Amino acid sequence: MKIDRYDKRILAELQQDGRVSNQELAERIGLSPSPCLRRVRALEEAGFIRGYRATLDARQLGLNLMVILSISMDRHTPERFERFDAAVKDMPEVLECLLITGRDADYQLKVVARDMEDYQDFLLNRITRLEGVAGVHSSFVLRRVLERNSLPIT
Amino acid sequence: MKIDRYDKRILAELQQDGRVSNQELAERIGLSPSPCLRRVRALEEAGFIRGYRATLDARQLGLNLMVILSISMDRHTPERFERFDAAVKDMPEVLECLLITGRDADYQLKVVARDMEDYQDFLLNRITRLEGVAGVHSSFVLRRVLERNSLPIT
DNA sequence: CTTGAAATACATGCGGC
DNA sequence: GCCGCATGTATTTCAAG
Repeated sequence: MKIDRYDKRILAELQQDGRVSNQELAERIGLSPSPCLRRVRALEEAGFIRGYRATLDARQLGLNLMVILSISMDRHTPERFERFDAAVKDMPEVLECLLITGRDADYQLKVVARDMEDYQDFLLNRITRLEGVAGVHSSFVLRRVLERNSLPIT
Repeated sequence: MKIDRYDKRILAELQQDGRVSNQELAERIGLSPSPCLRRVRALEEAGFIRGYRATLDARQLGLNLMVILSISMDRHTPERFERFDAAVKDMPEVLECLLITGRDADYQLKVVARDMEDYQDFLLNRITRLEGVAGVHSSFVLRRVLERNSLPIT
């Protein structure tokens, strides 16, 4: 599917304000409400828009710790990875799990915790007990310099 | 500010569907519309809700590459960090920039690119030319095992 | 794509509990 | 504090140009 400059502006606007009304969105991009809504629906249908969500504040929720957890696996068999994947999906503290290239790690997880005690508990009782986990390394987030909520639209 | 179980349910619902109407939200959490809207406004005001956004699909936008870029700085002076911070904020390809603990890296950036050529250009012409950048290491994302869009609400 | 109109759904405020 | 209703507004949706 091909998108034009109007679609791009729609995506850019919705990325910044997901609750904007169709009327105002149309006004901002310079179109009347009808075609604007049609485009939005088409973009949703085509999968450009994956969903709409409220962004919450981790601090306010008492999640004071954010950790980048690197994990290396002992044996690289498909079953090991599948079981690991399934396990982390059941852990709400894990915000993101990426399978990455690199000699020192296979997985990189972004984890939140209330405090060091909770994180220690999570690491020792839930992660290191998973089958196949050979090594772990925790990098603590000192500061979130930039957290862009939007993708570049070219 | 203290939140009760209704507020938590509101946050959980809005995290999953940021465009839900107040009426339906009220129905889902088991409250009537009036107090529900009052709570939503209060949660926004108190900073629990940081905003509402559409989540877009990187693949559909032609961003086929995601890279975890680790950067170490040569001198750890405040000015260096400030200038670096400002520089990455002007780079739309950088989705996230974290200052982290660890001996091998100071910053960790999450970057998207259309392809390897674009990434190479970004890395060589924009990152390594920044003042203070001593070393870089790119880890390519093979697969996004989990990308949770929601924080755990306890 | 635009305009305009009709029907629907919505947010919001108020009195009562 | 919550509920339910009333009211005015915003929104979607459709048809015609």
